[in-house]
Amino acid sequence: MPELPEVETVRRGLHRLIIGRSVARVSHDTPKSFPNSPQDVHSFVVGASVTDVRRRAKVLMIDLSTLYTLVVHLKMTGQLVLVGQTRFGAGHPNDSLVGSLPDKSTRVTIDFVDGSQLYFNDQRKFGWMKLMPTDEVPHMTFMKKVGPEPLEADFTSWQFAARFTRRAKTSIKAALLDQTVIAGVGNIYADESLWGAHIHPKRLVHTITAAEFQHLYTELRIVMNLAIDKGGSTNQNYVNAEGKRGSYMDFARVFRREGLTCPHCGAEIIKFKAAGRGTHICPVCQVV
DNA sequence: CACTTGACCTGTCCGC
DNA sequence: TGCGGACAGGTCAAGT
Repeated sequence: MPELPEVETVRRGLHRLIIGRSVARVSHDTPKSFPNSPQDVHSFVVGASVTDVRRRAKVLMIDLSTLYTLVVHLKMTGQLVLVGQTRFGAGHPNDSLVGSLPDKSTRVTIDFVDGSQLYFNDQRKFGWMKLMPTDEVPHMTFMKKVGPEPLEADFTSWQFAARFTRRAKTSIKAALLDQTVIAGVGNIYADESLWGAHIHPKRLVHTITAAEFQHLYTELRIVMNLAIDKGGSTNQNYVNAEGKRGSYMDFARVFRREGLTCPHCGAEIIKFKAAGRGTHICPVCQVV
């Protein structure tokens, strides 16, 4: 569920909260969630301080002063939550979605010297946190294959359309979800942007016109920028670095709104399966 | 190579 | 109340 806007929201929170903090101790459970050896953790994490928090696509990178990086993918149910002096510093306590930590979903706990803790929680264990030298991160298979960042200032609608030519015979929704085409798009913002561009998700890529690609490019950027502004979408259990919900779902036009009316034409929103995912459209505004 | 499907997990919800 | 099954969705391996 965490897509580009949610991961970016976590990045901004962590960037504000943990840079400069020094690691006192690390504990973790399964190799699946954290595959590195205790020796590596002791050598390159304990005693290190956080120097930067970066994002590429849906992947977070916590850079350490040892020139090692904790690379994190939240997949569907991952959370990175800091508990410490600043946790209740802002916002309303009712915004919080997490109880006391650690809990049964906690996979990794990083204790900082100042007494705060960073928890990596992941109910379904699809996510992971990996330690590797910072200069090796760009050489990960994922990093080499992933497409361009859709919100970068120099990313044009021409480049956007050109990325899809390789996937001419698949559906536009499957292509949007393909991380090697465009980085960071997931199920929520695929549905929202396709609604905004009046494109049916099952349309084949080669039938999409240049004007429609232009429209989709614009809608995708509008929707993702709005979602970042709203702190992301909390559909199930996404929370930011302070354990708080995002509010984009209050602004969603079709996602998870089956049976409600289309904000554009008033028709009833329907749900079906496309590209293997639950898919929401207005059957009047979006036709095959 | 392009494309689709199933596997990875756990919790929740729905019908019986 | 319990119980089985569908569903949630990001990515990769394995299939056609």
